[in-house]
Amino acid sequence: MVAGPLPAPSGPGKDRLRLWIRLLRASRTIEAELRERLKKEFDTTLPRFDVMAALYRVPEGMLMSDLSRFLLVSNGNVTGIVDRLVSEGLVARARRNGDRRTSMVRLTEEGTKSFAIIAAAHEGWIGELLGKVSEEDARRLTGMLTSFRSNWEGRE
Amino acid sequence: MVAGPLPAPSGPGKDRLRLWIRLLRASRTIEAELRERLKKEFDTTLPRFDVMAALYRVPEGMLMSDLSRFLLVSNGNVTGIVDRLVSEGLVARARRNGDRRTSMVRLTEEGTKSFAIIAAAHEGWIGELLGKVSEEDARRLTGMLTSFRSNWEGRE
DNA sequence: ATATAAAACTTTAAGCTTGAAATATTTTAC
DNA sequence: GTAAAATATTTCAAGCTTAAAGTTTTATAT
Repeated sequence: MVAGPLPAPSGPGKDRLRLWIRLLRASRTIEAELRERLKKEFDTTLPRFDVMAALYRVPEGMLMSDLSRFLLVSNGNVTGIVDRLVSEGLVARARRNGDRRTSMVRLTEEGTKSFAIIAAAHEGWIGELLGKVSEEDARRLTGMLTSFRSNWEGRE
Repeated sequence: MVAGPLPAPSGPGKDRLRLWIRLLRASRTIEAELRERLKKEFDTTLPRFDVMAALYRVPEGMLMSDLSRFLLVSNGNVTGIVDRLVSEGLVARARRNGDRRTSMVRLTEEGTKSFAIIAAAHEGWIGELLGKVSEEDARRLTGMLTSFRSNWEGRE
């Protein structure tokens, strides 16, 4: 996946392969740095941050299945992360009256306060880590990635 | 991390934050698809593929520490993956005469053959998954990501 | 020479991740 | 009305991942 710079392959399809490798290395590098800072500064993890970020947008809460779909991870995965956040008092589960299979998950007051602080730091880090990307390039790159994404939505 | 499309934040630094979110979602989407195909078609995993891809470039082998540095993962992580590949006969460890702390890790003949087949399929998948990105955009995007990467190398 | 530090690697504990199986509930089809 | 299918979620086993601590070997400084 993170294949090599050495022989510099060429031929049809190689440009896209090279793009993929760069994309993956860039995101892994940034992810590793964020992970480390979240741990050091706030004693939390990237998956916890992701869940809280998703919930922060929607004060009334989300269903577990919406959460896992939004985060692009499996159902069982979210269960574990939410379990831990609940045990720390940052997130609450609420069974619904209507459909007793589902449970609404939302940030607690403490979780909301806590996330707001972390998110501010996070945004600063991204500004720092991507600082060398010009605003114009950032918008252009975002545009390309967005059109890529739209080709994918609703697949399978 | 994979934060939301809904309120569309604005302000200074938001362009870079949006870029990061798009970057992360794109790589996670592709990664998930590759993971699934590797499992279904070849009964293997992305981390195993990554390790084999790294070794494939260097027939004489790599040190464990070079491998983990190259793959951007921790030392202990590589130990486990290589252990499993060795037990499957795809990879071999060889203690060196000179420095007895190190061990040279390389693909076995079987591992080389096996990887060549998987890599061909993998390249086709990338072509398919990134098919909507024009060759020109691919090169431009790669260029941007490369310059970003060079800002990072040798950090910490 | 010998203590100290550095380097290469493995082990460990805790947490993340997936796909598949299990449970509980609701909806659909006769 | 009831059996079957669909939906929402959790549980489970296996594997991935990290940071920190531990082991062995080599290099450095006195």
